[in-house]
Amino acid sequence: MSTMTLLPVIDAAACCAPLTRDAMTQSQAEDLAKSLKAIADPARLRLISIIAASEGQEACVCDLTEPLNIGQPTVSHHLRVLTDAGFVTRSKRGTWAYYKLVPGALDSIARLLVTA
Amino acid sequence: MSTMTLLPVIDAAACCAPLTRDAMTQSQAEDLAKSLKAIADPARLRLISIIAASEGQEACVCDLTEPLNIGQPTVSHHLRVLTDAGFVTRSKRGTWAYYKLVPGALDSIARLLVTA
DNA sequence: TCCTTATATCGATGGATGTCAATTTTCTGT
DNA sequence: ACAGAAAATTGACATCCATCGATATAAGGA
Repeated sequence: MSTMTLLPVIDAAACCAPLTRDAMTQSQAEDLAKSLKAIADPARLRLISIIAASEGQEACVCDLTEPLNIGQPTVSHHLRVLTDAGFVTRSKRGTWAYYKLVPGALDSIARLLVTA
Repeated sequence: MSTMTLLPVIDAAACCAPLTRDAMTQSQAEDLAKSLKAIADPARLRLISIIAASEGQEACVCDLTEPLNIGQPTVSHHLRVLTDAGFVTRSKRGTWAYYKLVPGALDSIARLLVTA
């Protein structure tokens, strides 16, 4: 049904100073927590890792299903979570779906965690 | 019972290159996921945030219970998760317990997320 | 020694989440 | 139009997790 239930990472990160500068509000904390939850999973971290190491930081689903030891529907599920969270984008070419890393998305999160 | 069920963040991060440099192994992904899960919660992010903004990056539990809108046992639970994950340390002085940010812990995680 | 305050632990519960098998959708060739 | 491949969706299930109330532990003061 609805894609995009989450605030894109970039937006979530654009607003505010590093975590350790000042106390966060509840909604800031909720936004960041959602982004972190999206990557706080072994399968999704490996997906990101493989995509990032690929040519043009883009990879076909067909190349993502085998290396992880999980079924195709589960891979599809994880890619959806990453897409909804704004870490990757999807583009379909022919029968194949390609997922590409959103430039700067991970860095936005990293910046928020860095000690001032 | 057992404190320290998790790999301290520092150790987990010391080993390896950024996420996006090369494909992660399953166990690397599991370790990083555990660290990320520990901070992927609004209450815990706010706890870290308040502690980090305090004098000496250290705060008493008594100052942490009120600002969050959750009960004292829940705060205690979250602090335990953060402690087990290696983001904070606990020291008891008199009746009070003080939690202190582990210097560099958040930065270790941030470094792993940064795009090469 | 009691009482009070501060913090941790225990047990239970409702909700979120990762995974799978089965099915559907979408696209390509023939 | 049909067959086949690639990927997404659905529904179910088991586990995990945040939260709470009640209780336990620990330390200080009267």
